[in-house]
Amino acid sequence: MKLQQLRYIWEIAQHELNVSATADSLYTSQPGISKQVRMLEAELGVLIFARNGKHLTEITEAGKQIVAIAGEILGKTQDIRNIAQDHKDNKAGTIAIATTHTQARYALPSVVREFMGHYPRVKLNLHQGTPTQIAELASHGLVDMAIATETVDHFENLVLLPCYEWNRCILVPKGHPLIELASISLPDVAQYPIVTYVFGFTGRSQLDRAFEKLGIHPQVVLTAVDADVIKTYVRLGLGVGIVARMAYDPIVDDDLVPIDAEHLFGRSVTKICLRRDMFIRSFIYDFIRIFAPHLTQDLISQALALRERHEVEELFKPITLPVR
Amino acid sequence: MKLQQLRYIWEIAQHELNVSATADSLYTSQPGISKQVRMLEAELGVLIFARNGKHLTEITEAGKQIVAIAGEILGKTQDIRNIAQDHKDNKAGTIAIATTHTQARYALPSVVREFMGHYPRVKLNLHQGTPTQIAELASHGLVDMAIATETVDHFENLVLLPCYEWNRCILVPKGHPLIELASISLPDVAQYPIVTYVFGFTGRSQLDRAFEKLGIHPQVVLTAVDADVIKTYVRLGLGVGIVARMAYDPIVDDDLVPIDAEHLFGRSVTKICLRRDMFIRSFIYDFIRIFAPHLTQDLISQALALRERHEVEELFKPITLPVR
DNA sequence: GTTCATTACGGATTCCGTAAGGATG
DNA sequence: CATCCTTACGGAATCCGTAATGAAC
Repeated sequence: MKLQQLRYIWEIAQHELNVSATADSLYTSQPGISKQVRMLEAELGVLIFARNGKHLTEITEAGKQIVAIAGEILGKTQDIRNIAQDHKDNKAGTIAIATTHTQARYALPSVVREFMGHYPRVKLNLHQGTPTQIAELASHGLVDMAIATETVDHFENLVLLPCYEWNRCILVPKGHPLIELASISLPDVAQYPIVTYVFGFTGRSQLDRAFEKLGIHPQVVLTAVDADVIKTYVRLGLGVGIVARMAYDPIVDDDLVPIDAEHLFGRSVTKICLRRDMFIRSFIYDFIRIFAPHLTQDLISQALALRERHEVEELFKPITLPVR
Repeated sequence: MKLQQLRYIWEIAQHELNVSATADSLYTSQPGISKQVRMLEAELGVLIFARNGKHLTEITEAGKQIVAIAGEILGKTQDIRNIAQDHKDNKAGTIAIATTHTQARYALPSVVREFMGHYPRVKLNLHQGTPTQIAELASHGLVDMAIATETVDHFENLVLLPCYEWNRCILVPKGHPLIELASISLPDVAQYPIVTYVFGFTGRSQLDRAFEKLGIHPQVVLTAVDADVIKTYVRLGLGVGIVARMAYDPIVDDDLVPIDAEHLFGRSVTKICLRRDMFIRSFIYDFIRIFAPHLTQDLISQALALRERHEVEELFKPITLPVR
């Protein structure tokens, strides 16, 4: 058994059992991979992949278990490399973050700027994706952390660290009738067509629940992944926008009027998702501290040591989160 | 980074940093190991072992963390082999058990006999040692399970499964004054010299606590690792023996008289210690089931999934253990 | 003087790429 | 016929054991 063989079967499983594509992605030859896989199967005495003639069709029962453990092993080899680099030079390396548009566009820029000032020799990789995609990236160890608002409960090996609470606001063009109201209510909002996030993004589900609770079914005429698109169509008069408050910029967006909506939808919580058992380099602790100052190294270590999610929630109960 | 390099640094750490001894134990040459270690260090860019001239003196800070992860990786490679063999032939393989004299001599023989009847092609390795030694073996993945009575709380990665409760008895030669008493008490026992287990063995600490509670300091004139030695010296009239009840054999020991002592010392619990995260082959589940029928595969899986020891204890609270 | 790790070197093995072969859809 | 995996083969790199070197206790 060799680490490379484990790498190969893992990558094949990640490439829909296409060995040629796997070879391309690993910059090596396809026969080389094929051979190593067969040698591993011969050594273990079981088939990892089921074949139909010369095509890999599916992963065998044993293969599923073996590939899963191979993934854990590969993650740990990366941990070893990270430990070594951290001892060699804890000011250099790579930090890979997966996040959604809202975080990348509005929450992270100032954090990234400060971080890069402290660590000019750390390379930052930022991956944008859907909440499910970024949780998968974190879960598989392809990024160091995910930052998201929507719940990612399906991934058992991720620990969720609450970072800050945020509010929504209603965005309307200047002169819109909603601005005149002394106090805005959900039925008021629902009178107008709505422009907001796609389901699954930036706390959209919490927004739906608020309407659902009152039995109101607003007319959502446009959904987008990011607030910039939403604002564009609010400007066109397509409807009333509902976005995260941090997405409103008083200078750039001075042709729009924000109306606070905390009392309508409640606050949402943005969280950092860390893979349990991963080795966390010192500058990653620092990045988290810049993003959420209450997340000290001690607190994170404690949270990672806990097995049950509700225990993590207990741990954070006494902590007051900043509000944006 | 290669698996063999990880194997080497792990084994060196297990052999007091003696590379020559490590080479012998791995049936390979010492320069080969030395070279691979240096190559790994070169690749990672950190020293794993600190050297004084040409002697390895200690493990560096980075080395400690790296060796620990190397151990986890090696354990997982063994899991892969076990998975493969289990799918190939779940009636053949190896089962390695570490245990103490009392279990090996009195509790396990009947279990082993039945197990070997079911699985004639499974090779059984039984390692005897002190409770600490056997817990270490299990913790490091060198055996599949440890069976012990004394607590092994220091090993965080072991899960303790209670198997059965057992009582002690007082062993005296025929005609001893203690036999005449209608009801025996601790002060009665303490009037005579005591022959019992060495500290750390077979529930010895629980025995000490019982005396301590009453402020009695019995005169322990001989301590032994096993009941056979204890019985020998009781026969010689050296003192009164206190042993596990299962160590008394009515036929072989018909020159001795057992006096039940449950009311004096309470019951002790024998436990199976399993490494969390290990892959458990089907015949190992069967072995455990023969030893402790209430430990079903489901129950064991549940226990292994729990992180906190007190949660495991909660899980077993409703279960009535057999008494021996 | 013994123990011990490192360096040097040669033989055997392993690895990996290119090229050809054969099966699938 | 295009895609895809397997086999075959040759060159390069790696691994491993023996022998020699030198430092530590």
